[in-house]
Amino acid sequence: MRQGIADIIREALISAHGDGLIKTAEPPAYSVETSKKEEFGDYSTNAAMLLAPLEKKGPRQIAGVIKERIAAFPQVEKCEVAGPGFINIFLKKSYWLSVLEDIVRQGAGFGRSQTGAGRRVQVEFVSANPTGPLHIGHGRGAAVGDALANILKAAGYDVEKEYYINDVGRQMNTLGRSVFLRHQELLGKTITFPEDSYKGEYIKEVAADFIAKNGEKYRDAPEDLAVPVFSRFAGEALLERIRTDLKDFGVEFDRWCSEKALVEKGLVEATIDEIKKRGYIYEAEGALWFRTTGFGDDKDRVLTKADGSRTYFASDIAYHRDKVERGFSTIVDVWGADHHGYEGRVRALVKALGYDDSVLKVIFIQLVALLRNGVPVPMGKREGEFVTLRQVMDEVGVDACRFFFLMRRSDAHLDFDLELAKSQAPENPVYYVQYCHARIKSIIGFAKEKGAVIPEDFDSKLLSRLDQKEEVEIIKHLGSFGEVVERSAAAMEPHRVTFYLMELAGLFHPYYNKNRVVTEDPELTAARLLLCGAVATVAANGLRLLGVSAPDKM
RNA sequence: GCCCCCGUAGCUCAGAUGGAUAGAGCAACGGAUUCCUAAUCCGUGUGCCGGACGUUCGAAUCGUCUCGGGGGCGCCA
Repeated sequence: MRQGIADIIREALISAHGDGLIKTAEPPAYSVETSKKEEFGDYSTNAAMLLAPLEKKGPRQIAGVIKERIAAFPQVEKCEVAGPGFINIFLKKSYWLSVLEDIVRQGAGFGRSQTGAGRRVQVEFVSANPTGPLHIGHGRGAAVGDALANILKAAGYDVEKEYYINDVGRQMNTLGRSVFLRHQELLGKTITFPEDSYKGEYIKEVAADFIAKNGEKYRDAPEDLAVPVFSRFAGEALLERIRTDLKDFGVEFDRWCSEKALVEKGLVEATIDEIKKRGYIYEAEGALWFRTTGFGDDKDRVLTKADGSRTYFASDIAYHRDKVERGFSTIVDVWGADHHGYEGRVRALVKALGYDDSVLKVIFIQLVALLRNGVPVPMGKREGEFVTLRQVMDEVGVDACRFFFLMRRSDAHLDFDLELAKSQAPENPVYYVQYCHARIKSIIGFAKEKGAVIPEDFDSKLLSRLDQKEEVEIIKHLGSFGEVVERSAAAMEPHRVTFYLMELAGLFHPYYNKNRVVTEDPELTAARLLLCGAVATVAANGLRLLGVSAPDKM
């Protein structure tokens, strides 16, 4: 829709140049935006203001010339010059009404576009260590990553979702030892639990599982022999829980990438070798360093510690090299905000390998503050009593949970009130949007009962009955859905779709309250049913992108 | 000390590539249901866009500085 306007303006500029009215042959990068106010028309452009310095004429004078050309297009009702030199374009109502036809014809496909042109994008998210259950912060990352993937797909990108499993290293040892000790305790031994072990209740559950499957044969095993066994067992068990939680949360990955597998395939060695070949490796203080400062990082980074073991970053460079070389046009990392210091070094890696680091996009997920009736719910991972995603989704439901996670920009703090998310009060935005869909379905059901004709074609006579201000306003909003999806994809900001839906519901509910859809007038009824059906379709399409259901009944 | 993010109405937040008189929701108060779902709607008002300077025809948006909040900071992940 907006693109069409941009083309009209472009043609107008070129023809004005052809007739010698303006000197500039190549139009400047003018904006086309939906007008903020009704009196400014449907769309506005700043083209004349940008041309003014080039033409050495007043912007309003130039605007006057272009205006005439734009007004000549058949879709255009009228065209005005306003303010400092804006050109405001008013479209004919018939142009807007055609949006309804598009929606009914395209159905679930309405809002999709080809702007991504099939470019391959990889989104890596959650990637929680398999050392415990997913907590609420992972849930936010899951909702954002999954919705982003949906939105990118809708905008025509070829998307792959991936989960990176940190299944080697010290934390896995700690996990193994923690489970081993708990299992000894369950078998009646007195143990002392070291400070740095995992203390959550789930450790005991995994230990009990272990005993159920393996009996008591490790009861008196020496720790250094037992830990690897328990580590592998616990890692697999916890990863399985994570998969289940995510599946129940509505998130499925295309690929699970194991750090251990990367190490075993020798990719870490190979990556270090390559960087070495490029001359960015040096040894100091007994450690092996990567000179990332040459690529904008603030410090050089250790890859191999003095004790010979590798850092986490060593695996990560192998992982990111692998991702970049898999040929994605963009790789997206969705990280917790506490990792933001990490971006510089990964960016440095990408550049050191000779790639443009614009292939990398990092999205940071800020912390979630869990509230209950406005009072903070205590969270302390250290005490082993952090709130899990499972607890929250079981309490408030997946729909409310996902919607709340997507209600804010991901890099902004989020207050998540459990009671609000559960409430059926009007101030709960999840239901506000879902109810919009359910309500329309109910209206259509009622109309069928009454024997009303559900319209199938779009003759102008029918559409001309949609002549109220509110109706046109709704239609315009429906028409902008595709642009919202495109911009949401381009900016990688899923919350824009959430806001769009709240606005849509905010237009529909008042309309419903003011106007009766099913009336004695069959033509008017048909026209309004058509509009309502379109609203329901777009609401459902938007909710689907967020991974939130669109119920027919509530 | 250095780096990153944030600062917009009482609260929680939107704000497009820099555009016109900066917007929602909530909270507060008052109202609406013989009629398609009241999980809804109608009405009542609030801003030094943290501050200063700069770039620009034009700045909440870009730059520098500054104040306040959060986070990160060589061999943790």
